[in-house]
Order: sequence, then C-alpha cells, then structure tokens
Amino acid sequence: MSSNSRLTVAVHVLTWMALVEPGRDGGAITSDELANSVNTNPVVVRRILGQLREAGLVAAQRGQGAGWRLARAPGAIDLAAVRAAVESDPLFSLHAATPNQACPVGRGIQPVLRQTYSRAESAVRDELAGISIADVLRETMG
Amino acid sequence: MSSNSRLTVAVHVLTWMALVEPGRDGGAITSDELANSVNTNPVVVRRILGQLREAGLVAAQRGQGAGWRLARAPGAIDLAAVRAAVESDPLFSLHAATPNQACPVGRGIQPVLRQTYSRAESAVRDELAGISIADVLRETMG
DNA sequence: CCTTGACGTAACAGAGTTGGTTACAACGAA
DNA sequence: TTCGTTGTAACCAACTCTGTTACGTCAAGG
Repeated sequence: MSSNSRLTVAVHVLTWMALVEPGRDGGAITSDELANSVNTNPVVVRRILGQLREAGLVAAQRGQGAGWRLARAPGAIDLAAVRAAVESDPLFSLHAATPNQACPVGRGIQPVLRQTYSRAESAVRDELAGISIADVLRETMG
Repeated sequence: MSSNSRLTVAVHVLTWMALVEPGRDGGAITSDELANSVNTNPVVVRRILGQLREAGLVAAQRGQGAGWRLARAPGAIDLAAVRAAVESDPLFSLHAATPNQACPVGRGIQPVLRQTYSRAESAVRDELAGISIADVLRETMG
C-alpha cells in the first residue's frame, strides 16, 4: 500500500461535483452521494471534503437539505491545489535518526538531499498544476 | 511519517562508499561501518544494500574480511536508478475499492488518473536521473 | 581443516498510518 | 419542532516502517 489514495478520492469527488452540479438548481451534493460513486464510507468522503474546504476548493452547507458545492469553477481547480489540500507529507523523507555528525557524509548530505527532494516535489507540482478538474471531467466523459 | 527514508539511506551509503572506497586498496566496506555513518542498525543497511545489489549497483562479498563494493563508478549511478532499486510503490494510489461502475465518473476516471500519475512519476524520475552519486558526493563535501 | 568475521534472512516488536465504521452533537431549512 | 446533513471523536483491523535479536551460510586465511 504505502502511498495513500486521498488524492484519488479528492479528484474523484470534485469531478463528480463538476459533472452533477450544473443539473442541480442550487441543490447541494451530499457526502452520501459522493461515497456511493467512490464506493466508500460517507465519513471518509467528509474527511477529505473537510480538507478541501479548508483549502477553499469547496464549501459546505449545514442543516436539512444541505451538502457541498464547488467554491471555484472546475477549470480553476488544478490537481496541484488538490494535492496540497489533502497531502502534507513530503515525497521522500530524510533520515529517521540524525546521521553521524562526526562523519563528513553524515554531516553534509542532508542539505543536498533536501535540495534534491525539493526539486522533485516541484516537478510533481508543476505536472499536476497543468491539469484541472475540468480537464479530468472532459477526459473521463469522452 | 508516511513516506519512508529508504532512498535517503540508499543514497547515503552509496555516497559513503564512493568517498571511502578509493582509499581502501581492494578492501570492502562492511554494513557495520555504513550503519555507523547513517546512525542505524546494520541489518537495516544490509536490507537496503540487498536491494541495491539486485539492481546491480553494488556487489557483496562473503566470508571473512568481506563486505560491499560499488558495482559502477559513482558518476554512473543516478538517483532514479537508486529510487527504482529501493522503492516499488507508486507515488499515488488509485481507489482502495473499485469505484461504482454504474456511475460515469466511477467508470471513467481511473484511466485518466493512471495517465496523470504516470506523468508525475516520469517528472520525478527525470529529475532524479539528472543527479548522480558523484554529484551528491561533490556537493556534500563542499 | 577450522576459526573467524561478515553476509543473508527470518522473526518479532513498537509506533504510526490508512481506510472503514459507529456514534452522536451541532446545525439550519422547512 | 422535525429531520436530514455536516462535523468530529473514537475505535478497529490491516498494514508499513524502522529497529532489533538470532542464527545459518559462506569463504578467507591461518
């Protein structure tokens, strides 16, 4: 397993919302509906929607007949933003324990790796930034 | 934690070997020495060295006075090869459970995500491929 | 031939993550 | 006031990850 599926679930629910929302005159979308499409538990969906809400990508409404809405147009939500919303861990981690500082390699390698990993993160971010929920929806439907 | 530190440990030991090997007239390097620099247990190091050996990046010698050697010049070992040797899991995972096939999004989104994730993997691979153990050693030493 | 030191690997443990689940308080529209 | 939904805590089983102990295997060198 190792890597999680939060980005996948997040993109899935956003895409579903982008597909369904236009046909709902102001009606919000529930975590139950989304969970049905993703094939998981509504609480799992709400957990992820909560992170997307904190990032300003969706808005929640409470009370009876409530639910969720996209807070931006599907074309204005790129996957880099989605990933940032649901994933805070880095792609690669440094040493679990501080390496031996009496050794030149142990002393000097961490900044080098940090810079290298940072470049890899940027590469992924750039790649994901080039794709929007609108793109995903279009490719999914056609 | 989430992401593991195997790539970090692998690059660390390879860099250490590249630094020390020239001063050892044919003498091999032990997992004990490497573990001392990384500040971990020799078995952890041997596990990772075993993966590097399967990938043809290092060679092990057994018996008394045995140990490890680089199987290629440090300049011919790039970090993409190191990552491939120690990490088989993808950057991002698809759904834990198959999404609802009765839903257009559930049915069509996986190929789109697969392609997207594949491009992100390539971006990381390309980035890591541009850096060799010789580069890391040079930058680490000053 | 036998000692010795290192590899190779299985087994286990503690801590943490992940996805799923139940339960329930808070909320607001009708 | 009712009722459906969000928000969140709590728990669970399964898994990963790093570290650790233990021990068999191997080959160099006396």
